[in-house]
Amino acid sequence: MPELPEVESVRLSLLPHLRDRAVSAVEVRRRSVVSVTTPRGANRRLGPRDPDALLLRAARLHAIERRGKQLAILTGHSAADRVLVVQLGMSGQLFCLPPGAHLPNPTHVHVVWRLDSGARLVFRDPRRFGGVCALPNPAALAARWESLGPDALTIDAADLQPRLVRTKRAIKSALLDQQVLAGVGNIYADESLFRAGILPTARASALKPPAVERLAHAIRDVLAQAVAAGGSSLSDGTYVDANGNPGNFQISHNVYGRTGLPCRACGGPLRSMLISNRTTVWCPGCQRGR
DNA sequence: CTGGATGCCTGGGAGC
DNA sequence: TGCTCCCAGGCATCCA
Repeated sequence: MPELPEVESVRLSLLPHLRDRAVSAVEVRRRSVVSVTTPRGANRRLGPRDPDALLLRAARLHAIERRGKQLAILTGHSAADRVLVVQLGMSGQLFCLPPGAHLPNPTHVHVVWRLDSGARLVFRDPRRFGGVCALPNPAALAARWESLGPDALTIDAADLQPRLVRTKRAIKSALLDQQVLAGVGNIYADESLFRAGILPTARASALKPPAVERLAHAIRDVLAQAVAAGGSSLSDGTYVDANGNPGNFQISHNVYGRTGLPCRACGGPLRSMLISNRTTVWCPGCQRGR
């Protein structure tokens, strides 16, 4: 399940394939996964008559940026340069096929971009929680990303504290809220709280400054280590980078997916509960309120 | 306004 | 073995 480290791994592995390449053709196999943001900021589904240019046909790819779990493919910085936002959702994959290679798993492939290098960029998403959004220009991207919280990879206590003070929710719920902090999902929320020694049920607004400091540090650390490991690939096998390679941070998980197993720190059994309908795993011995 | 619940969607695993 | 059921979860949307 792509969270920030997986999305960043996709971005880094995609970059050499896309940089300065032009898009020669676009094939949309399932329009329902593609939305279009109008210059006025309204959103609609891609229509059958919409030109391929919305999905960057004939454009030259310039850069790939990331905020939280969202990727943006930029075609330049001028006010007329289109942008494509890709959200991987639960099971989304964005990968590159070398020239002449056949599509290894054609089911659930929704969009294919042919590049002037002969390579193809593929968006595949079995569960369809992800999608592609065509934006008219960089300003529309800025507007879209304005609603996201700061990127979790570089979060510090000074940014995090005022955002937590505002909400009485459980800290676990607050961490999953992309408007509070962008990039953390269920795996890295649990891993971060474990590292910081904070109970997932603790009220966000009740965390004392030292706890917020530990938490910000834990989030940055765990995300950076996960990026370095190429992300987490689970047994469902959906997460791979742009070259089709899985990550290996899952072997370093301390709590996620380890309900009932002994804590790697204190040896006590890990427990799980539902918070905001998300399975939450924690160590009663190592994690305390505040 | 806040925050909880729900639905979307498929594949994989458990249980029978 | 094959069938059914349940679960995974990001995010939009609805509701109290």
